[in-house]
Amino acid sequence: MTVATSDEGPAVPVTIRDVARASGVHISTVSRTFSAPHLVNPETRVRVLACAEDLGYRPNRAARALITGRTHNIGLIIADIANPFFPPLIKAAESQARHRDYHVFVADTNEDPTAEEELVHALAKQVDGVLLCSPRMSNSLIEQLSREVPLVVVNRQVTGLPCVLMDVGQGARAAIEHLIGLGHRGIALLGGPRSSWTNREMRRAAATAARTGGAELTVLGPNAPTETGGLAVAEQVRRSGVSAVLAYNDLMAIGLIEGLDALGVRVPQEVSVVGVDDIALSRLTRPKLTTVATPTGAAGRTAVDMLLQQDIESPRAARSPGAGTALGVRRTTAQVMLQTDLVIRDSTGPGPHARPARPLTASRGPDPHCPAGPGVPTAATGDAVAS
Amino acid sequence: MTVATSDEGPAVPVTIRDVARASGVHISTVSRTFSAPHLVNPETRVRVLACAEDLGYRPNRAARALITGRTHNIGLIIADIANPFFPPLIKAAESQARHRDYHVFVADTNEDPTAEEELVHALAKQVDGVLLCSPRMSNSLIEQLSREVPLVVVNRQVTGLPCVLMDVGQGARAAIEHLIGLGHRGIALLGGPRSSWTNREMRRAAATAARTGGAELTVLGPNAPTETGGLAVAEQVRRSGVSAVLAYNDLMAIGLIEGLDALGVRVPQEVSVVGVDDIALSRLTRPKLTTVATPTGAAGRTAVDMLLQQDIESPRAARSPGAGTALGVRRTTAQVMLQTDLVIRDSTGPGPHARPARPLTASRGPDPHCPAGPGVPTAATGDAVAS
DNA sequence: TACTTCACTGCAAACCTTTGCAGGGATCAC
DNA sequence: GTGATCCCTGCAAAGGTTTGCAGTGAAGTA
Repeated sequence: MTVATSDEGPAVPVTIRDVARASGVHISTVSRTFSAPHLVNPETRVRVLACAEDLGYRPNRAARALITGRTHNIGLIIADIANPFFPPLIKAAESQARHRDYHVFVADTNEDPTAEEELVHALAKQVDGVLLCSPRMSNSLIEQLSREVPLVVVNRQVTGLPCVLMDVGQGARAAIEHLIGLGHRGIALLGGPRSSWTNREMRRAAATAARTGGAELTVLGPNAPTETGGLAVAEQVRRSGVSAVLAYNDLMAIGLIEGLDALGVRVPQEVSVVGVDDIALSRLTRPKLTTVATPTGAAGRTAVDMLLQQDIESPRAARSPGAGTALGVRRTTAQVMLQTDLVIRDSTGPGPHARPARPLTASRGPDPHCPAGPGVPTAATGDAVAS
Repeated sequence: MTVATSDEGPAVPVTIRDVARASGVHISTVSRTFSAPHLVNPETRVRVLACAEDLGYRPNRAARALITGRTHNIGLIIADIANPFFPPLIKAAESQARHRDYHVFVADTNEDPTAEEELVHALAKQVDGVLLCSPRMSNSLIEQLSREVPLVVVNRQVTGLPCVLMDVGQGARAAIEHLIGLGHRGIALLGGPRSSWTNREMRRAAATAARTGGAELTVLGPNAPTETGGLAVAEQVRRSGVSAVLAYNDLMAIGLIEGLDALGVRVPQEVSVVGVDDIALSRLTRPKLTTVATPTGAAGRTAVDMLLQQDIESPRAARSPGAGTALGVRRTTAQVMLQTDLVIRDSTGPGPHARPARPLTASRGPDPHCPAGPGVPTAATGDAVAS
């Protein structure tokens, strides 16, 4: 059975040449009509625009990029799109990029370092720069790739590269101090992926805070940064005999609570649990999750700004040998640290060493040991502290 | 303070020409080394490859696309990346695409039809085709855009275009029958976005099923397809006096349960709630959510397959007038309908008209009224039914 | 020896756009 | 009337790659 092509055939690609022919001008005039309208006679301009509109012409961005060296795209490489930590970051980055007339292409790597590298290569020539979010590959590889395409790294510190960091060290410290203040002395840290910078920072800060506060910290992990990862470690947590847990992220915390529940361990009555990220979901579980809020939106916006800032200066400078001072000015490599906030909800409660004089409900309020602001679930401020 | 550029400067772009010069052959030979290796002398080949490796050469995909007409990229336009319904679909599409040597670029539209259109235009020349997931724009606009770039539509029926649909009608019917079987007679349907095809299908099927089963269906909405949307409608649900609710999706169902809880209405004792999608989260809330599982992974894979299939045939055919039969064979526009599954968990229970003879626990098992298979939370099968 | 075949490689056009340069009128001042 | 100025437009090269065509030399055949 043949289907008649009643409507116009599929996609006859209309180029700048077609518009030029239709409007009786040279292609360069058409080009200028779009990229430098002030250089073309108003009458000609309207005619060309009319023809273009009529034919449905749209400039081929790839061809344009070939010659200008700027695609007006930026790439966003994400460790795991299914982790609710990332969507707010993605949305913020997209909105910021859109304001500056850029488009964002997101790619998911499934926490796979090989896929990360491959994607950077694939994106390199199709975007003006790449945001690497929570990368799992090695620092040296990142540095190497940064010679291929401008890079901004999020959630990882790489010397010599622009980075956007969240102060999870401070967050972990606040969480541990909060738990100690509630009377917990045996605390477990549920580690995340081994290659995660965040993981290392948390571990370092938590260890220091525990030592200072006279608590014992048990590190369990590495674990997958998902509900499943948290669920799987529940039995281990119970056996370890701790009364409080700081999890690598909210997803793990939620999985852990679920797992403990299945084992008959009540949260927060028997074990307190703190997460990290303050994903939307953490307000919806029961008990509502106490967590370290990370300024994901601010991180996305900042990262885009940093990328575009370093990008704006001379896209094709590398080609002209004498550009700028002969010494080869290196791009600025600022690193930005964003603040985190402890948000106290219902998954933490008094521990074995709680001071009995203190009424139970008071322990839910802002904790004197906790330097983070009031525990209201405001969006994290994300004040930037340049380093 | 000047920073010395100790390591090699940033990104000297190395082209096919550099490789040709280094290995002493013509650029066309280098090109063939990569795109048609069998045409070049093995000795030459290894020499060229060595030089390319040495210089760090990578073919510029954009330039290649300019001439071959194939970018080996596909675009994925998503209504809301923060909706956990989508990530599994994205991941499945990505994995399927990777197997066929394609890369996927994801873009989020924030449920904004204007952004959708703009993104299709932006992507058109940079990808070989676009997957439109749960689009919010009009059918006619979609048809129009499909002349600019090959399109596959997910979760929307557009005549003349390849579509991947999930049988939410069947799912809604199963859900309503399940509720009626439990003894509910007053049932509310929480509608989603007005422009959603899924929304219309559900409404139609639910109305029929309710009428057939002798129940009264109240439609509330449209609502935002998010937790907030569900939360906001809780009061309205309580006032309406229904004993059961079918929500547009799981997110809304979860928000609703939260909202009812805040009003002191217990689920499922006083009100039963059914969601749609079976997102990972629906297993983690308390009560665990009864829901209509949609085969998101299968949808992503199928959509990629359909796109690549229609794409494979003569990318530049439109340019050569005499290609194939002169009659201009239209692309095949198959529509695929994927099956859904009712998964019974803890958010539904007996209603006011429950038969007392039947023991309470039995109502949790597979329901005789429910044509969907056993209520085990298996991954949806996603058997394709071509229409 | 002369001719065909074959494997390999170079040549140059093509893809679509941007942009420095120069030319062509028209306007203006002198 | 002549020359300078200015606005607009065309010309052509460039960007990195692919690919049909033709050319080269060697091997094989008669």
